[in-house]
Amino acid sequence: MSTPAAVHGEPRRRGRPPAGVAEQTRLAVLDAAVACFADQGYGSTSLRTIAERAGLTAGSVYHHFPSKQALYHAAYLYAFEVVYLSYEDSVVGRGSLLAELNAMLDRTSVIMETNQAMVAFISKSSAELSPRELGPLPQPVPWERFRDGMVHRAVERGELTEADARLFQRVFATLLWGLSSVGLRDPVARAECVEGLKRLLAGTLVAKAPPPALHP
Amino acid sequence: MSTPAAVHGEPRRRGRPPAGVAEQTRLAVLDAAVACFADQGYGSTSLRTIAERAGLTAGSVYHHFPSKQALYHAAYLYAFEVVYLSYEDSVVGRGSLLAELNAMLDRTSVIMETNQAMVAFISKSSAELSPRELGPLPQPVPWERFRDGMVHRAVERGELTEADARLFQRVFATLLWGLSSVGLRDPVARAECVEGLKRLLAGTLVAKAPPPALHP
Amino acid sequence: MSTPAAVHGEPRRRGRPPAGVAEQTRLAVLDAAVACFADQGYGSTSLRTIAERAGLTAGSVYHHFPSKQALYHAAYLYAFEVVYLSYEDSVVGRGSLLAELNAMLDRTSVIMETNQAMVAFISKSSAELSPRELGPLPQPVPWERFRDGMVHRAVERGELTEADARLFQRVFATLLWGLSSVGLRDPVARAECVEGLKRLLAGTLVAKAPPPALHP
Amino acid sequence: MSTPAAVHGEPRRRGRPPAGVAEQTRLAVLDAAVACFADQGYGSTSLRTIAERAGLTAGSVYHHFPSKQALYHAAYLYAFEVVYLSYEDSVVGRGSLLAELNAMLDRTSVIMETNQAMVAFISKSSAELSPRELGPLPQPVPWERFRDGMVHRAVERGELTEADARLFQRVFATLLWGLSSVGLRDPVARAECVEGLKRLLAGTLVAKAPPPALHP
DNA sequence: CATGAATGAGATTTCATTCAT
DNA sequence: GATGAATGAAATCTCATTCAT
Repeated sequence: MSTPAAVHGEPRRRGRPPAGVAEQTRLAVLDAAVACFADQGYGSTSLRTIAERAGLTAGSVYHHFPSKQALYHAAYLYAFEVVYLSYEDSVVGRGSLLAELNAMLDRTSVIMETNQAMVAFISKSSAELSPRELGPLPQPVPWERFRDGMVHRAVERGELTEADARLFQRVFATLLWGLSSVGLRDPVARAECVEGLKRLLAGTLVAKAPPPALHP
Repeated sequence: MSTPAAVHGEPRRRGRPPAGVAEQTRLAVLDAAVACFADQGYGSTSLRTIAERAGLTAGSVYHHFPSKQALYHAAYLYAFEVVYLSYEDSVVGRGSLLAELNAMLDRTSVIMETNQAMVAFISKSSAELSPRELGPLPQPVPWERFRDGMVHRAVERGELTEADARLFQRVFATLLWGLSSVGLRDPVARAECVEGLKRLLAGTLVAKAPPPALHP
Repeated sequence: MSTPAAVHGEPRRRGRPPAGVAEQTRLAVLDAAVACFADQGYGSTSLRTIAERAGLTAGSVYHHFPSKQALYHAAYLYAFEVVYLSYEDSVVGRGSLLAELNAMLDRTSVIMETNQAMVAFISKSSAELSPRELGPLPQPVPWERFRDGMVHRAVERGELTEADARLFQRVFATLLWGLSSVGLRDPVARAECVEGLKRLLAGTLVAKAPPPALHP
Repeated sequence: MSTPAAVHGEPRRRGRPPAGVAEQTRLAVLDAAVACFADQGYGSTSLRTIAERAGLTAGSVYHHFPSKQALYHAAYLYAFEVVYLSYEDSVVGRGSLLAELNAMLDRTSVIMETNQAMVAFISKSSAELSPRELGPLPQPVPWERFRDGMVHRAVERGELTEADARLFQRVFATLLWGLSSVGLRDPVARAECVEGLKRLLAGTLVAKAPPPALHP
């Protein structure tokens, strides 16, 4: 847990420098920060807590990040990168939007199990971005790339009209964000959520035409 | 903002205010708490900020709530009650699950406009409930009542099998929570979200059977 | 406990006015103050605690005493009066200094049992009189009258030389104050203390002439 | 006094002080704590006052002691150790109980002169140990060792019967505690106290057999 | 006479941050 | 690169006190 590893245990693909000791410490701090921020929120997390979880003292954190805010920003980018690389990986080679969505939902289950803190952090971050104390957060590029790629492919495949693309983007975000709120803590809830969303997307959850019966 | 002003404009005086004012003050504090907690999260919100927004001094808040934590709990119950009474109201008299869902989505738009802070607070609260700092939060009864009522009626109408009821509960939560994450700040996003979700529920967003066309 | 009664249940002798309701409340507050100050010290006792113990609210205390400090002063005079009236009573009619001392020690046992709080308060007060926060405390007249009376009678009887009178005053104070420190909480310690002091005064505790044996 | 100054005069600088200084700071805080607690009692002493007297800021005290209560406990152990080491030293080599008591009384005078604050602190502490605010205080081992040693030697020498040993312990405590209450502030009172107690112990203060004269 | 809402000052404690070692 | 003593600001909370009701 304190030596960062990619979501799936595979060696990190995009070239990170061959990790000297300093780099390892940096990653340990980032992991600790993600976990703490996810658990308690920005304001309630102290640098001392993060530092201790990473195995150093508060003062030492300043050798790696110039301020608590900067550490939050770095953790933010870090978490998005780790999680969405895994998502990108999960949809490779699927032939349809529905297949991609299903694969992604399955992967969500896995990520939530193995990287709970990162998902929780990301989920919380969207609410936390009050610029009053955090300053403007950078756009989470990996998430946008993943989302846009999926939409783009669906349009190319003809599963989505250009006009609907934007709508779908929103719905997609809604589902993912909702899922990380609802399915995060409880594995049962998580499984039911994923199953339910699959059925919803497949159109087999809600009866389209309710028995148009006699209703006073 | 920084000079405390009474809820109704005048500076507070010494001595006992006339009967009934105390309750008004309590509500003012609750409203301020909801707004501040929603904006900055529990840990980053100071009682001084809340008190000033409500027009009193920090110490006075302790006449109405015994601790910051207790204030959070009270605000939590308060927000759920206000929001879900509105939701209950929105689905009265609709004849089908889809109709109820559509009405509820429309009402969401309205609530998000007029009670942004309450929705934001509720949305955040689900992530915030780390018992380390907040203690165990009470069950949000109004939300559960609303959700269960909707499911119950759908089952009675035959739109949902008993077996699917649980799945639908989860999906329903996911959509609502996702919506409050994604559509909260930006009215355009909000509108697109609502529209997209309606289409998703109606089954007209994602093409069920992608043209199994010629794909190299 | 909250309706003040003289140490021995006898009706108070020196004329207090026939106690209207206000006077009763005043005494209840004084009793509560003595108990609280004795228990926690001046700085750690809050007016609210005292008021609650007396059955009213903090604000009401100000109808009877103009400030916390003034309440402390009043409690100080009150406790000394109650306790030393009882002491005066205990030595009436004894024929010798030793007899008076023995009677007084016995009475101490009784008072500590029935009026523990008052004794504790008096005992603590001698340390508490830092004028920084309490202002100058009035001389505790009842104590001085009791002490001086006892010495005066002893001198008249020829048990104490004029020259030793002052020394005896000091010793007397030392014994009484020591006793309230050591024997206050534990009844066994109290009994042993009283017994030991009697023996010390009688000259039968410490062997005067240690076996003048062969000591290199 | 209100501008923090280091123990040795200079204002404290940022950054880590050279080794060994930390221990000095700790002792400075303990000394300041003893002085302040003795002067004003636990509840009325603020950490800010203590810190300023020790030459640092209130927050810095928390590097050395985790809470005000813990600081009190540490000061308690510290004061007992300092004072009773001095007492132990004073009775070394005396040949009789009376000689030891006299030596101890003389030493009391000296200690009260040079370490007034410590004696006052110890004296107050016995009244202050209301566990409501201070938690359970540790046993003051140095005091018990001193007391028990003295009694033990007296019994061995045959000056005290086994049966009287317990009584003497109590009397001894009473005298010492009384002395620190009565003789603390005023040097004249102190001298008279010591002198009087010596006479009392020697049996030459109170006339044993009062002229059994004619008493109406 | 008593209440209780409110104030404003101050208490304890936490914490981001600095910097000599 | 890491430590840990120290700062100074701010946070939560308490409390003596006031005063309209």
